[in-house]
Amino acid sequence: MAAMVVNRMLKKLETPLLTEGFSRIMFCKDDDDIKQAVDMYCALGPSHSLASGVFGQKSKGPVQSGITKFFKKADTSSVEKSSGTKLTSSERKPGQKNPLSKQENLEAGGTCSMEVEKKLNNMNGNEERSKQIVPADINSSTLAFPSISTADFQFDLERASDIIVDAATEFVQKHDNMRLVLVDLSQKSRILSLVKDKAAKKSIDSSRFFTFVGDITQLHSKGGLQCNAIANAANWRLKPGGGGVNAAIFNAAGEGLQHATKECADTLRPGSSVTVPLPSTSPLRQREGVTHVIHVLGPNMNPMRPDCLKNDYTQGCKILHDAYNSLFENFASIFQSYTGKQNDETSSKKSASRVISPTDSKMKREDSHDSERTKKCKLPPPILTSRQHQERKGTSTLNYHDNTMVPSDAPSQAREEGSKRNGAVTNKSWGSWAQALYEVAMHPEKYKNSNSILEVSDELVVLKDLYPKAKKHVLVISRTDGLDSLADVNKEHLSLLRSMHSVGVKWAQKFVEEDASLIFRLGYHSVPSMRQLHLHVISQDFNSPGLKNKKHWNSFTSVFFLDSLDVMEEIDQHGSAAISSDEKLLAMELRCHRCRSAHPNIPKLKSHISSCKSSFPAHLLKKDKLLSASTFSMDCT
DNA sequence: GTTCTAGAAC
DNA sequence: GTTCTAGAAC
Repeated sequence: MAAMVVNRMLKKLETPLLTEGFSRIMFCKDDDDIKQAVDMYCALGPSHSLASGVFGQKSKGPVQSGITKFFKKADTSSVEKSSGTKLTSSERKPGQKNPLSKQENLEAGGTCSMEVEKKLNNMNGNEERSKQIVPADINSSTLAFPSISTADFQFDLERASDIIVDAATEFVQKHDNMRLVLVDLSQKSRILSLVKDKAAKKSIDSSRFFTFVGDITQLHSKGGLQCNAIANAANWRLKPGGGGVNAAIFNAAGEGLQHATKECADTLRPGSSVTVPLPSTSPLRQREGVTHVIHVLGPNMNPMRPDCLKNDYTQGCKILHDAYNSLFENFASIFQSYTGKQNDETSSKKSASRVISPTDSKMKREDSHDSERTKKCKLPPPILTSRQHQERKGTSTLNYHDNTMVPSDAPSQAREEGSKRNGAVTNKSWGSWAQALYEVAMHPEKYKNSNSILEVSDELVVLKDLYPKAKKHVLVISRTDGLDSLADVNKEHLSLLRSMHSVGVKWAQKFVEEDASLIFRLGYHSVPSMRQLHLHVISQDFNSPGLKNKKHWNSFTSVFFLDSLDVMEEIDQHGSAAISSDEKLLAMELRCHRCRSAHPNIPKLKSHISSCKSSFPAHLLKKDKLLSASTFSMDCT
């Protein structure tokens, strides 16, 4: 969020607003101001807080100069070694000793002095976060939940931890393809360590139930933990605010969660829970891949809060147990109703059978742009789940023609239809320039002499990317006619995806054998520009004249790029891939894919990545998402 | 997907 | 004056 705001400040000379989710904004006019602010934040202890509001704004003048100055500083080779306060990660010379360990460096951003960075990390316990080992389990649905009633409601931690472990044990025994993760913000969380110890004593399967330190609203993006649902420690009125997990989740999920919640329930009684599907527009869904929030209310032991049980733990324990049971069962039923329907229904309806939020179907496009967009054949609508894509595809065939006739001021129903047609994946919605891969897939023999075709089988074609974005960049193209992008993929295509993946791995291995310094990632673009499903096999040097702009960069280094392994897992689990198709992703600021430092433009970014030796973000180090010499040598031995 | 180019940023 | 980006055309 902050990065996006900084990006906007750069571009539009706009200052940030409190309404964007910041609790405090400080304007600094010079280096001294900055140092003062940084010192103040560094001196904060866990129990301290600063008044919220806007401080230090003298005038509404442009903010550009300060940022420009920063980037200039970051770019100069004369490194200020004195205090280290202005030493940014992008200033480090390749050979220069990095005082931070690799792990600590993971989150290093160019906009933050290392000293501050380290202190902030210490404060949050972030440095430990990336070291957490998450059991890999590609066949499980995951629920992340906070400890219920132990914060504001002051429930005894010992008793609470017993109840959590009991309820989780019971659940895990009953459901073999679901996992539960207890989440807390702090590394020092007592409830986490209590639960951890008790779970270990009960020898409960630690791949099915474990604890995790992190922000429950950023488990995937910051912690590399993909969860299908998260639980919210809600209040009885199911309203945002109050602080803690409830405020954080409502904030992170955006307004859509309030509306969606209202559709499901008005209030909640202690010991119960309610499942709310997240709208597809929710950042929590787009960024973190969370599809459901389950609100749960536990017993209250705090005399300052409503319905206090006045230390009646007989009653309290029962209610807390009920709360967890209700939460877990609600989680299970999301998954079960889905698989149940999947088995019953015919293939065409399969993907729509997952619970879809009430707001999903009401989703609107920006009104006036629709006819424009249609004329220009711009693709596709900004945010779609693959399910919606398929739904749209299904309805669109009925009235496909004369789509340019929909006037911009037509009733919303007509506009809706117009945009549906527009979202449909048909020949017409792909520009002529977008057909190249389709042609290759349908008639590879025609291109045999071009020397860019590496392999052809009945199922797929392997092609050197015509405009490679890295030293080695090839495409594994499916030859299935009509399978244009990930949005069209369902369970029937799983074996095709596996073939494409293994062929991709094979080529990566071949390239690594030729040049052991190469590291590969395999993945799909959420919303490809070229028709015909294709898997990118791309080396992570990104050293190529073909990589020219922000869109290129972000399409391979943001969550817009979906790892092949994740895609196969999602298809297997849910029958569709969680597509991150927010257009903003491609317009994000330029950040190094390894150390995450920010850079003002493509040339400077390229110069940085040519020498950045930081380790890759934690989520890529898990599984086999990065294929390097060590991956393959391990395979051989 | 790329190319071209106006105009902003430097 | 040169570098760089972003939007339109294809």
